[in-house]
Amino acid sequence: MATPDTGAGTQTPGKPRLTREAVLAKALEIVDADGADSLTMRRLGQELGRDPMGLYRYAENRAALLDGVAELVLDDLSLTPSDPDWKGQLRTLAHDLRLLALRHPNVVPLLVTRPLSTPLGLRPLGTLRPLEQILSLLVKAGFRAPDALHVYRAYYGFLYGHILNELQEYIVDPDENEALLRLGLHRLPPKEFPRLRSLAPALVEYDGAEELDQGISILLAGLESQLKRQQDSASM
Amino acid sequence: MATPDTGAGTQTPGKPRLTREAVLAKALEIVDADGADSLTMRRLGQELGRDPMGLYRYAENRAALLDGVAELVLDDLSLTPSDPDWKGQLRTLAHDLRLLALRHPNVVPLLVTRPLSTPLGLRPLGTLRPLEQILSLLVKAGFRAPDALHVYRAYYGFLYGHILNELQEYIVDPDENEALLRLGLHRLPPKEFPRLRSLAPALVEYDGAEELDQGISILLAGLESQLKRQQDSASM
DNA sequence: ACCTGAACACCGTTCAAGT
DNA sequence: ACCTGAACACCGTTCAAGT
Repeated sequence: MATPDTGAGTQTPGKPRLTREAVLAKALEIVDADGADSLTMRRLGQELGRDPMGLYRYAENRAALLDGVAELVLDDLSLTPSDPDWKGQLRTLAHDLRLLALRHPNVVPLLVTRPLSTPLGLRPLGTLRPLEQILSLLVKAGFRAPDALHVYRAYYGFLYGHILNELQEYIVDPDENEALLRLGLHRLPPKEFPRLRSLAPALVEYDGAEELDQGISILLAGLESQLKRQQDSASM
Repeated sequence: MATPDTGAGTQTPGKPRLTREAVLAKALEIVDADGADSLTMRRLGQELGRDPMGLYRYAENRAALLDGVAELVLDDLSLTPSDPDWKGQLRTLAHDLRLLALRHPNVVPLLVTRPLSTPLGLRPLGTLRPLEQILSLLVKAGFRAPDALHVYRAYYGFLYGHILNELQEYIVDPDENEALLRLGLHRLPPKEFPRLRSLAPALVEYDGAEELDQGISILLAGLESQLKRQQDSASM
């Protein structure tokens, strides 16, 4: 026949065919362990027990691999756009994303940086899904579509800003945290940095979840009053 | 004598001694032109007409060079902590930082990412100066020091979030913008991305300055009511 | 003491050579 | 048609050799 053996039997034992999922999962493992810079084609190939060149079957290049890792992590996020309690949804989504960032701190730079080099329309679908869902949630809550976009921007901007802030103050070992911080702040010239130096205790007691929650509250209050104004003016 | 010629005459013509400032200025030039990945020791050395190894006199390593570039850009920022109109100061600082980001889009990933790998106390002084000044501004405005820290976080988080948002939607060539956007959005599966697809026109009309200003207004309103509550409860 | 550049241990990616 | 790996054109950084 014209169709030859499809090759099911030609695989070397111990080398089941790779999948894109398996490749990305291992890539995420490397990023989590050693940071995005450590994710090289050669190392990924080695940890998968394959020729590094074979990876080009699963990602066009290294940049696409990094995008894939970001997408994989965002897949853990979910919200229910049909929930009428839109503020509650936004609040829990914020906390979900925060926890995800704390679980994968080395991925955050990818989340924040990769989209800067890809026009919105060309991003991986996985990274656009939260945007679509939030828009859907807001439209169902009564926002007109263009306003939903503004709200999304304010919300997501605030959320990512908070996460970056928190990770910047976060130090891996909590025991070392206080000592290291004092040490570092002590280095600052007292005349030039009086406030910052005196805030060492407050910096140590940082509670990210609480801080995020308060910020979200401020934002939601502002947004709700905006929604009310909009509905009032529409019903006149 | 024991002190020999200090070497002022030994320089090859056309090779005046480099300064850290000159090195960083050229580094910024490269980042602005081609992105942070293109800033290599070898290329920087070549564009300065020097042996790349000589650069290690001005920066400990490549990472320190990137920190230096971030610091250099932030030096353009200034605010007057003594101004009693703290809300006005925060608002103009926000716009200043936004314009700076639009002028140096390739530096933004550095601004956002580099601090993640350095504990707060160990950052370059230049990147801590805005923090100190904002704290000073807020304390003079009546916030207690620990609250000033919370306000700073909310403010700076929101600001950076906005800038990241705006740059993600920003496309270099405005003429190409609309076409490219439509093209990109058209690629999305209609059933899965109905809202996003329908928002193409709104996405094209994005006005970053206006969006930032509204966000700041929401935030400042929330913050001022917080300040009021605090002062009321203190005077009881 | 300072400067220079060879050398080392890596990179991503292309592409010719095998099967 | 697929897979493999040699080869190319780069990296950052160390350190020995020069002055």
